[in-house]
Amino acid sequence: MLAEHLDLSPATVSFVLNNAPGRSIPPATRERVKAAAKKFGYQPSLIARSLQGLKTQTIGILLPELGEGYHSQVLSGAADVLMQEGYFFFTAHHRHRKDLVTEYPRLLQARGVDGILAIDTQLEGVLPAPTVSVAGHTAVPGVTNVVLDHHRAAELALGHLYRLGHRRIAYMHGQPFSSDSQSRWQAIMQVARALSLEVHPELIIQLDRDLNTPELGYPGIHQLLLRRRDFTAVLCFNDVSAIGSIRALHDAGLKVPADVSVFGFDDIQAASYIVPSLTTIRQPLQHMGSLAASSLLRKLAHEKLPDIIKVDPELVVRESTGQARSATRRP
Amino acid sequence: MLAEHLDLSPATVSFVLNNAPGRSIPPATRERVKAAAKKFGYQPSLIARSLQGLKTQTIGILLPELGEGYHSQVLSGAADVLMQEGYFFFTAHHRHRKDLVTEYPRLLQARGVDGILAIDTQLEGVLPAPTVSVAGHTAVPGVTNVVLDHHRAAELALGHLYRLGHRRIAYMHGQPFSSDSQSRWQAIMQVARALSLEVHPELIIQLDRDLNTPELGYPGIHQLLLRRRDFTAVLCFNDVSAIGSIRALHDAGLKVPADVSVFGFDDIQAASYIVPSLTTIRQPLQHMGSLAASSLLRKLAHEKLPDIIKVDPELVVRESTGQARSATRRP
DNA sequence: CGACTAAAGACAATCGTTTGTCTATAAACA
DNA sequence: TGTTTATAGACAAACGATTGTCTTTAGTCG
Repeated sequence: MLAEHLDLSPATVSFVLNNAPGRSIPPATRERVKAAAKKFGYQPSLIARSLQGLKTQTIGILLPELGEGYHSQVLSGAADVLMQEGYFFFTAHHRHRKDLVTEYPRLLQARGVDGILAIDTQLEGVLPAPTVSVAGHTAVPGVTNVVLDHHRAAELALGHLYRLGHRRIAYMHGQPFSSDSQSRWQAIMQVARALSLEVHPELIIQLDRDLNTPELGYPGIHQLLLRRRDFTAVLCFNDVSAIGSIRALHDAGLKVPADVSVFGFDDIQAASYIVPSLTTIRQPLQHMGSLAASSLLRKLAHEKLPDIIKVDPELVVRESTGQARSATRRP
Repeated sequence: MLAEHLDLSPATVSFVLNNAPGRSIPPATRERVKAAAKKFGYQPSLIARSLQGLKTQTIGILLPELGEGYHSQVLSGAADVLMQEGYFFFTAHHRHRKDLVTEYPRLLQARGVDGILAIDTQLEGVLPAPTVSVAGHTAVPGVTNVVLDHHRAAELALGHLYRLGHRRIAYMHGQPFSSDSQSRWQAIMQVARALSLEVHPELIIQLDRDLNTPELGYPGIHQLLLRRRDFTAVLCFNDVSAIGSIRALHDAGLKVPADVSVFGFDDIQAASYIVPSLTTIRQPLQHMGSLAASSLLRKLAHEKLPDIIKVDPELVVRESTGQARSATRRP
């Protein structure tokens, strides 16, 4: 390409452009090559380069869904780091479909990715490239996992409600396919016990729908309210379901937080928009993304990494929680 | 790889796996190869394949930002189509930085993309691959542009407010770097004229901050309210700024929509969460994304495409707009 | 039985780089 | 002047597929 125009061998061009060590090239030639490269906007084909088994500066990102919400935030944080470091990345979304989760890593490898970043994805088997996951539930050998410190999150959430005097609290249990569901639940149970807070089975709401709208949380609270109103707070699975819960409470004539406090999880963008704004636990999603990305890059540089990197959540107190009402109406 | 294990030439393997026409391979061998391919999970290297000048089944997507909001929705729609059709894609976000917008197409080409999809990106110059853009403002030769029918959108928005009796309306003019700003504004002016609706310069708010939070809209309305309150509606640049506007109005003691109607644009997810929920124009963002993606794929198949594909907006009436109050308080 | 033909698959060039080895040319030394 | 040694760059072999051409073998026909 460039080589023949300059009447040099492609090898020489390669040496100059890559500043290959141990090669003697006179400055004059160097300049000639560089000038021509700039002039023609020469861009060495990564395709050809990676055929040599070299690094492609390309990462594959596995996530359940593109669009608004949780995953996009993590993606955004990861993307910033990757682009910053001169990496490009594929995003492959699998909607939690097992076959795709299995297939994509292979397809990504065929495209020559140096590493894989998995967000909220139930990985399994052996990955064809160095991998770091975010909020991966299962422990996969060799895969570093960036996770929220769920125990700390539960402490912050329940502690906040406890201090406000709440004793009868309704809980939401996340959908089984959401990888955070189980660990979050376990942490809540642990902390409840530590606080000697009784968890009433009749106040547990099990989510099951695969939704990302407030509709997720509405029916559970709606149903619960038909049966009983003897709780002073709801600890929701996430902000989206919390917003739905507020609606349901509102539609049932209850005021938030005067009658019932609502506690979210995630601190999505809308959490601060709505009225009342949501008290919630912020997962530092962007940070988790960038942390995962930089960890992956370090892994590619053959650094040793721990199996688990825990990230601290943050309590964000807004308007949706308040002092527990003292008089509890019975149904 | 596979070839030597089977004791065949790589050529033969290639023929079988690609079902190459005009080659005679006995069924026995065919099966042998296929079985081995399945057994080893053989995945032909796209890298090597594309070095032949073949298609890579890879698209590069250019957008300003990853994360929540506008662009992610379009991306999501495009991604669905692309993955469906067996394409993978790079996403490159440029934060409207000119140098990156110029550089990325070249870098994407070096990675062998078959085509480029540009979302809300100010393209310029000659693109190194077939390109389709979404909400691209400038017309670039050879680039098909998927855009909202801004005139129709303005008709829906102003028509709605007009029918509710609003005559003194405050307007927001988007930031200069947002590619929709100008065309949206022009359409509004046109439609206002058609409705004989006077646009009062003192009621025009110019946005300038590069924000994606309600803070975008708050200060403009706040300032305006300090000067005058003789308007009955605000036509916001987008939902995010509309949410900020509602806050500002609320903080100033005005009720939405009783005192002032607020009209958004985009129909982001939070538009239906907040109270009052937003009346807005829905851009079929996902649809625009998938339309752009499928158009790009058709372009890659050498179909002729129009320069512009217009997409119809949809009026979503919710709670934030209502009958104009008849008595207009003067400041 | 010999000539022709079709089938089955090997061989080799190619894509655009990288990188190890080798060869000219020129400079330096004895 | 003849020998050594550094320098500048060419040469060629990879990388893993695709694809045009060529060879071998076996079968068919007259």
